[in-house]
Amino acid sequence: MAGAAASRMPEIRAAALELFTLHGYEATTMAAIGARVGVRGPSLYKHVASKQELLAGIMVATMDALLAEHARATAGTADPTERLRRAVDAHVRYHARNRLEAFVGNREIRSLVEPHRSAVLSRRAEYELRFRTLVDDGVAAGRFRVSSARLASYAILDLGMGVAAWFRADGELGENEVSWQYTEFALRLVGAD
Amino acid sequence: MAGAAASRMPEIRAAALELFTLHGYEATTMAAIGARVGVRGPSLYKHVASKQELLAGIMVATMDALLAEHARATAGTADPTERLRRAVDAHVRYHARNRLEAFVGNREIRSLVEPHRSAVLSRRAEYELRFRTLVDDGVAAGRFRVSSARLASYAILDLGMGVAAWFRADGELGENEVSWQYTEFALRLVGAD
DNA sequence: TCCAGGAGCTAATCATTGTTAGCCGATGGA
DNA sequence: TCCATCGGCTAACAATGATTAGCTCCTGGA
Repeated sequence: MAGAAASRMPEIRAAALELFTLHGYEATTMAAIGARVGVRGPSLYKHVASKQELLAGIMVATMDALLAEHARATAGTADPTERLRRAVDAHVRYHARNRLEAFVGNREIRSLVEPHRSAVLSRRAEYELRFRTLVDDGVAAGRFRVSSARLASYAILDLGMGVAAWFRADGELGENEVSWQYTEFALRLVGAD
Repeated sequence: MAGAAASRMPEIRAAALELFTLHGYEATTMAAIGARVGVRGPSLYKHVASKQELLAGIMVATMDALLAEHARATAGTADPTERLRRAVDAHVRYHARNRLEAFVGNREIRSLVEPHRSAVLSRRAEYELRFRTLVDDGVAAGRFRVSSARLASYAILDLGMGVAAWFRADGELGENEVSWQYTEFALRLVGAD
């Protein structure tokens, strides 16, 4: 039954993700994760190598997805303002749609052991660098006005993390409004024309 | 020796703060905190009621300090732009100067048990409300242009948290530069004139 | 000089947890 | 029909770690 086995993993991962978000990695027990999928703690080891692998799998996949979204979003145009707009839109939407992943991805780096830790950190650095480059390009083209592209990119990234922290799909602000507003914030922030 | 006893507490609190920041509350052991002040784990109980009290003390004090800074900063003027500028300046500087406190204050809420949790959350809500009010006032006075004061205040608060996450006193960007830049970011973000 | 209390230590308690071992029922292909 | 494998279960292991108990040493005031 390779099919059934495969169908159990997403369920387990989702359960772990929710609990990691709610209580943190350290405070989440394998028994609790098992309970969410109707199974005892030890039974999880039929599907997962360890609790750490579970976390690592979630985090690495999250960063890869984020990088992929970014690439897709910025692929279509060369205009600095439009590129930044699309990148921020993708950034915010990802953090709104996948708030648990993004939340855990940001907060649990310290719970990761090597080599997963480095794997995630290097992807994060790459992601930040891409935003910084977008800002730099805009400045070079005379379209943005910022003193420090680094600070601006940090600020934009932090906005996304904020979204992951408070966004709720059933909240009064929908994904579109938030994305629109935050994109506007980011463009204002870099002094886009 | 009440004097000597009192002098040990700040040391212990500082050690706990560093470790909570580095590894998180759950992953920090009383033995590790003790080691930082040259003492065995159990000896800490001569000074502290529990690990939880240690965390609660740090977090409540942090929020109170932040609220006090905010009040001091905004006390001097009635001009919306200037009030927001000063509030953001205080916000950013606090997060830069007390990055460990701010970092732990933001991230370890889930490790707090009642009634400390509510105590911290209500202070946080109060702090956010003050920023939202500043934005609302500016909009009402026709000085700011934002669609959602709530989103704007969230964004501004998130910027501060970001600072606490990456700021380093010995980094290439000093407190003044960061404060200046971020204040600018915030004013641009709300569309200040 | 004497003693109370402060502050540290080790040993012990008690609970929790990740993980492994070994067992068992269902199931689906041969 | 029969058996291998999947996937679950309980029991057991081995750490770990917060907290308590009880002892000891030092110090400063009387």
